[in-house]
Amino acid sequence: MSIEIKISLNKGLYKKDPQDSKLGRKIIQYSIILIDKHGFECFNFKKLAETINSTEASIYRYFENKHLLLTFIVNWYLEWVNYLIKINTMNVNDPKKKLKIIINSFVSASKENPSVSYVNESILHNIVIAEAGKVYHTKKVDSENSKGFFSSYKALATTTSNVISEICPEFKYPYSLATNLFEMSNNHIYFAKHLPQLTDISVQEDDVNEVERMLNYFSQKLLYSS
Amino acid sequence: MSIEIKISLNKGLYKKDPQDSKLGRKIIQYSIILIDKHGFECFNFKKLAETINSTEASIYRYFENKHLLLTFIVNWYLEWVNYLIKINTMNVNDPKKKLKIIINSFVSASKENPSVSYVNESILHNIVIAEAGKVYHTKKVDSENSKGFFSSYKALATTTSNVISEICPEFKYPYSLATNLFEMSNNHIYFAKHLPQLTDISVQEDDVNEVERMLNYFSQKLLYSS
DNA sequence: CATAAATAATAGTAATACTATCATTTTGTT
DNA sequence: AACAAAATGATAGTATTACTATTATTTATG
Repeated sequence: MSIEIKISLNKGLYKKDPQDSKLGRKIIQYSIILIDKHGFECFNFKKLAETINSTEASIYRYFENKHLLLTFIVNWYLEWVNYLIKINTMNVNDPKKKLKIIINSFVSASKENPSVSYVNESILHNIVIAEAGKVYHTKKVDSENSKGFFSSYKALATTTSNVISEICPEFKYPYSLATNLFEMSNNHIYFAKHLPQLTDISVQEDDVNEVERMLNYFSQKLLYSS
Repeated sequence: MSIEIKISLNKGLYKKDPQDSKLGRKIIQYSIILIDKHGFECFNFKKLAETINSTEASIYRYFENKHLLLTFIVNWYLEWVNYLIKINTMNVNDPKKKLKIIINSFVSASKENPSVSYVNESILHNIVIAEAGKVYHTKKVDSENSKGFFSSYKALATTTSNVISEICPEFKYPYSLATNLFEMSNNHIYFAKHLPQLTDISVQEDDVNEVERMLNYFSQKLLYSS
């Protein structure tokens, strides 16, 4: 027996919700694997179709193009992290503890439950680390924003920023710090793996402990020192 | 009479140094304009060739592909910022003042001299803000890193990190803070323009003062409070 | 078991990212 | 000014990508 969560996402992201059919779930499952393996630029619907023994035309019935597919899975991840944060902070009163839980979710939500059978959250986290910026660094950002394609990121920023303001109501930059913690988490995990001269931390065998410590240190210094 | 600086960049980035010929400089000049105008994804050598009344083949004699051209111009920008920082901090002794100069260069170097005739530094800054992440978020990052394609970013990080360590020798994350200040500068200028719900600051008519204040506040809190 | 819905198979188009070849122009040298 | 060498332009061509359209087949549902 297993419980499956279904994450509901902006309907403009897909032509047909991939979570509702077997083929759709296969598309999600293997697009995650292929994007991680070859990188977003080299990923295309033809390769994906071959991998899942389907056709390009069938995949195009779910997603208009690969950019919207990426947007979909990144949003899926963000909704999932936001959901985990909600559950894990539900009975916690101390906002400082809440922020620690949030930071822990940023660096390693993918090691937690509950998992969704067709999504490898750990691989998806790697995609978020390496490719998520491409979702909103596009000339269509304004029109996509107006369609609500980035609402999951905003939700996560709001959740985090509320906790920050609970800790320190007079802190002037709660949203900036929220997004910065998330971006910094992704950047420094990436830097540690690929551009180690750009960071002080190191990540050994997916142990992101040092990143977590750094983010806790930064937020503590900014929010509750002196 | 005018003084032209020539920035020397890693030779693997180009097949023929575009700074050394009229056509090469036109390629740089108009690639900056076109990438800013249409975004990197929609930019291609055919459009560029048409714009400068040349041919695709001729552009391919300078750059292997558009990704290396982007890498070239982003590195050019980073070298130029690093050069400005060096000049502007040369006779400054107080490391806190130096860091302020660095932060000011991150947010608005493009408003300063000296300018290079064929490079619009202000537009180039917009490209760095919107597209620079794509330079190293690719599957080729490790092989390109080993060829030294990211040395300009490293140089900037080192310059900044040295000043940070001067201010606070026991601070554990000088490189992380250095790169974070740079990334944060770009991110929040971008957010302010396109995704305002992700930041607390606003940018009116290219006035990046609020971003600068935020970065100064963050670094001050991290490095010299209590 | 009939019918609709979903998917597969196939084909085709326009654009992109190149490479190759040869003609012409520009540049530097004597 | 004459000439060679280098740079650029003109043209053509290929493989891949990002789609769209049409029809056939399979699968799900009442």
